[in-house]
Amino acid sequence: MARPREYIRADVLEAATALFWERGYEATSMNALVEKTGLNKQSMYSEFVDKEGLFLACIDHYQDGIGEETVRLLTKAPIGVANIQEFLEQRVHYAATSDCKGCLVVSTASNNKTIGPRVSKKTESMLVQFRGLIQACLEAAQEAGDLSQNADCEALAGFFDCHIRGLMNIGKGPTQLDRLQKMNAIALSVLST
Amino acid sequence: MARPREYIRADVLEAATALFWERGYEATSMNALVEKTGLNKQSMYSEFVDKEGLFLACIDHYQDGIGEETVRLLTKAPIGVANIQEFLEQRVHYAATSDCKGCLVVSTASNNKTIGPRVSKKTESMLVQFRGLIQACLEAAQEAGDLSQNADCEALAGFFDCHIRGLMNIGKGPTQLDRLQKMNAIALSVLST
DNA sequence: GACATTCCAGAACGATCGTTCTATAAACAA
DNA sequence: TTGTTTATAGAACGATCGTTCTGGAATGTC
Repeated sequence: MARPREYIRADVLEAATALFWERGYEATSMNALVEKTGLNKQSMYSEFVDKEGLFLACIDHYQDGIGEETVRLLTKAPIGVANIQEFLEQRVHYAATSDCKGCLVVSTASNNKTIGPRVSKKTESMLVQFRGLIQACLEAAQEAGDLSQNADCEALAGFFDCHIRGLMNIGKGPTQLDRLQKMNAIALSVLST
Repeated sequence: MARPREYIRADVLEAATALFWERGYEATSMNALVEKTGLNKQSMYSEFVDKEGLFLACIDHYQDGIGEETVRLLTKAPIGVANIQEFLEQRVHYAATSDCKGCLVVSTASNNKTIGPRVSKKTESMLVQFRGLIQACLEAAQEAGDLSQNADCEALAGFFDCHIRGLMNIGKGPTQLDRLQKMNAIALSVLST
């Protein structure tokens, strides 16, 4: 056999993801990634092929971490309005963080002109899946009688998707927690009419 | 005197803005800008100092164009809910365009890690001003009795700001007009409770 | 210990980045 | 016409981009 690798893939991805997340795809250089991850340049390329390959792996890593936590929140039985409420509350606390980096998937998807089709296809499908989770919560709430029978769950899911993207955008700039919480309350008020 | 310039500043800014708008600050090269604008490289630098100077000028140009149109919509007397309604409707039609580029100011503000402080300061103040316009409409509506007296106009303005940023984000990806219009209707429903 | 294999460190690749320099062309003042 | 000034055209700058190559160092099998 041969010399065993000295790095752990997950650690490398964690560091690389943080950098991409903070600066975006274009503004993050391979040199910076090499320095931050501590991984050798050659090893980087043999593991991830190229920069886009590394980025794709980072998005998957992000999905496995933050993404899975989101899924957990939105699928915690019994699903309903409370799941959305809790998720919004969590997102708002994150957005109020002083150095909030927004959502990697949302930011990446909105740069669809500078990223490759493989990346945009992946992020787009992740966002569709996310909207599906919200919709499932709303439909369950409707089933349980917590939401009006003639509510359009698909449209409402789109509305909350939009709201959360807006939150992630605002979170990147200066903002205050209480302002965001009020916005959340207003958004949630559309469910109780 | 000396040789008169062969270019028109507004035309140059129009072309440069379009490029920045489409690709973002980082991904837009000076070479591409020179080619697109047709302006000489030397003239470019003597007019705008550097890339950031050009970008700042482009944001001002954007403000003078799209920005002023927004101001016009949101200040058309008598101001009230109808102004917001009309603006949302216009934004949604734009977002449904197949090659929608989103909002230059919103996109730029959300890249505050890769852009200089002068840029982020400018975009941030533009967004604050925008939120103020919305708030003024809401307060006027409240004055006119079209909105509940105990409605929090500041929070509502923040909510609509968030909604619109979300729309601009969604617009960059694949979407459909009727979906967006339903989301608008839901957002506007918070005013009639 | 010798060999094979894989990893790591860093130099080096051409291309492109933002920016500057040189040289020429054009227009007005005298 | 001559001189001055400024715009234009494009070569060229060092730095950095993503990527590849070279040269050893380290670990397994035999």
